[in-house]
Amino acid sequence: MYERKIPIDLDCPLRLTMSLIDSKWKSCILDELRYQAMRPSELHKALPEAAPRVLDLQLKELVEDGLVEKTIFPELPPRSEYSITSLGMTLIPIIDAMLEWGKTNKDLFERKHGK
Amino acid sequence: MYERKIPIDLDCPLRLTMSLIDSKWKSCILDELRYQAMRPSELHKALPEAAPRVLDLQLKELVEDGLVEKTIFPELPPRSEYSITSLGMTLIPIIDAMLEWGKTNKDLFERKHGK
DNA sequence: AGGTACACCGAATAATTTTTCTGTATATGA
DNA sequence: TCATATACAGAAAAATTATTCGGTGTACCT
Repeated sequence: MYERKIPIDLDCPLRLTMSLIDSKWKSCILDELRYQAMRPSELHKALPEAAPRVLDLQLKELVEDGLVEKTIFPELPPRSEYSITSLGMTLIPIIDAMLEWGKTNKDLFERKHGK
Repeated sequence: MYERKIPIDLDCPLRLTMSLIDSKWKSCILDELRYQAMRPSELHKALPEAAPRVLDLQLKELVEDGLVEKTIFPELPPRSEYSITSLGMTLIPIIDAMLEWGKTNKDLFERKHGK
């Protein structure tokens, strides 16, 4: 696990919230899990641009933060499932607002490439 | 200027919105500018943890994205001022929602260090 | 003249995050 | 038996972002 050298001031409510969702795929994951639980492989199909390993790592953090819950079925071959928690659900209005903002303003940023 | 090698899919409204505000200080800057325009030095006093150079760079991107506006006063020594645009203002509800979420749930994350 | 403050910027470095690569183990279907 | 799929994870590499350092030029105050 990576050990931060420059701590983030989590007493700032804005930075706290941001720190939970601002990595590349977390908001997408929450958006996918909002309606149904998904297995890692399903999530990867839903977000093909994200490598399985990446989803794996970000899911683990989401679980640590209590936004997502993991269920392991004691089967072979292994099966597991991730679902959003009630705490995670409370972030959905924020995700929705960002989705809405993006839809409304997409024309303004049609040129932009990577960034 | 840095040239991205892995482009971000800005057709995804969520990722588009995220890409505008998910760098370390942007949401804080927008939050500071929401009520009054500020000079770079004032902004640095308001956000002492952010080095002036960092604010400088992020302000430049915010201006490029049309979320912030820069006014240069033709004086010596130089004076300039940054203010939020009406487009930037439309992000404030999202910032507010994140602030609110952070305040509501700060107890749950009291332990967390950096991350 | 010397110290300070202002805004700004290029470039190097450091920090962090993301991605890729490789390997574990088991079961299923061809 | 061989290829495939499942979930998972360590470690290295690459990509991206943040920070530091040094320098520009002007004016103000002492």
